Amino acid sequence: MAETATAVAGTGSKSEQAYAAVKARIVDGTYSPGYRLVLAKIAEDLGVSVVPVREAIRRLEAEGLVTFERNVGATVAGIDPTEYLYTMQTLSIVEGAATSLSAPLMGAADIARARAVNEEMRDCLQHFDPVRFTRLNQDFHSVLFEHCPNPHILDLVHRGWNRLASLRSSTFRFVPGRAHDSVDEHETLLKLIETGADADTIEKAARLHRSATLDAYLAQTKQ
Amino acid sequence: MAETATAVAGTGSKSEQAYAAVKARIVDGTYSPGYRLVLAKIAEDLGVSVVPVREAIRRLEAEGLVTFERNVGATVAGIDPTEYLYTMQTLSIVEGAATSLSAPLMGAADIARARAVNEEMRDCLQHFDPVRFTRLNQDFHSVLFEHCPNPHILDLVHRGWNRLASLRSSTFRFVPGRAHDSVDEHETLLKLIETGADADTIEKAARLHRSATLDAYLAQTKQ
DNA sequence: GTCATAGTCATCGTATACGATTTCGTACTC
DNA sequence: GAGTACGAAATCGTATACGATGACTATGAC
Repeated sequence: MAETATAVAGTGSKSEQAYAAVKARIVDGTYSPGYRLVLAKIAEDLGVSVVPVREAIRRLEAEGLVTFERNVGATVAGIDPTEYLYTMQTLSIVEGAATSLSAPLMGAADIARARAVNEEMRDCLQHFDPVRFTRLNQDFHSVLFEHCPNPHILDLVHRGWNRLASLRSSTFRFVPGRAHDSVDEHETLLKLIETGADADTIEKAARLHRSATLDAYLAQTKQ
Repeated sequence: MAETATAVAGTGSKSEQAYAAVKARIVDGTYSPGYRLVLAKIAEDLGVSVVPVREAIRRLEAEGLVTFERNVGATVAGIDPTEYLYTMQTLSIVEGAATSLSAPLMGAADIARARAVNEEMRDCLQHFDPVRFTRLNQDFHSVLFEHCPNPHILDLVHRGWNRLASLRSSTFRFVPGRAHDSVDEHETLLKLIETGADADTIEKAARLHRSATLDAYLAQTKQ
């Protein structure tokens, strides 16, 4: 019963465990947006007292994954369309920067790996599986920005992705047509990196890639 | 004795009070970088128990204002030169974005206000006071980015400034020569906004303005 | 029938208490 | 005299307990 909790327990600090466990459940969708996070319940599930859970929730709040209201409680942060827009815009900026900073540090092996992932995505277009596609999409971009030498920026990128992760299948479920373009843009981006394009060009391309996804979503919902 | 704490007490939640109080003391320099934040001591100063203080520290940790080590304690986050570099670079990116997004929403009154602040800075160049100059500098940039319609980006900008605030007098104390150029760049930036330059141009200008400050600092320390 | 009010329940907020861990000082040995 | 081991003090980590707050429900008056 408490197995799932035990599985995460490595760190030692219960506060840390609680943080990891709750975050995992939010990201993997067990706790979907709007879900009411009752401290005592979570504490019981994890086999700890409420104090470490409170701290964990507080940290998640600071990251924007949960919202908190005094004397009322915490809920998993929603996917309010406006919020989605803000998050995507922010991510386009920080991810663009991370990718351009990361690019010159990428080796041939990294590019090959990214390309392999992208080809997998292309295959995936046939019998389209939004969830798998989204996971591959994240893998692809991870390869691109993970070498970013500035840990602050990298952290911001991760936070942005986590925010979006609560959407489970992301935009591609709503705008399947976008997936095809996305794969092509990935290849373009890889070519730019490969040929050592200047930082500004890469940054713009990465930023536009994400903006295009956002635009596709907006066009879809507006009609 | 507990007057300072009481003065902040408006919010109601002790956790919130503790957060505000500690943050204020870090930003205003009472707790300087490296200062050891002992939970029990802070709790006593504020007239609360340690639990709310822990939560406050946790939030400050998530914001990067304090560092925390398990079973050891919290210290005010340092100004390690590397960290300074990362923070400035990150800020150049998010502040550039915030400024460019904010620009089209600024009215003539806002621009006039910014220009007034900048003229004050120019006056300040005579009998140079780094602390005052830095405060004016923040005021100036606040006017520029405060209209940013994306709250996430705005939040990131604020966090960046808070990080730097622990340096009290900022770069200008170390590189006084930079102050003069800075004022000129401010005027250039205002002209761009006034004439409705496109977003990309404004973003680049704002970003470069900050990068130049960073470069001046690096040149100074390297020699 | 609807609105206001009182009372109860669920949940949060904080204090206190105690066990766990680290750090530092001291004494002992080689 | 230097290094190591032991022990005490300081501090953190977590559990438990209780008071406070907000949401919900039922009852009564108009």
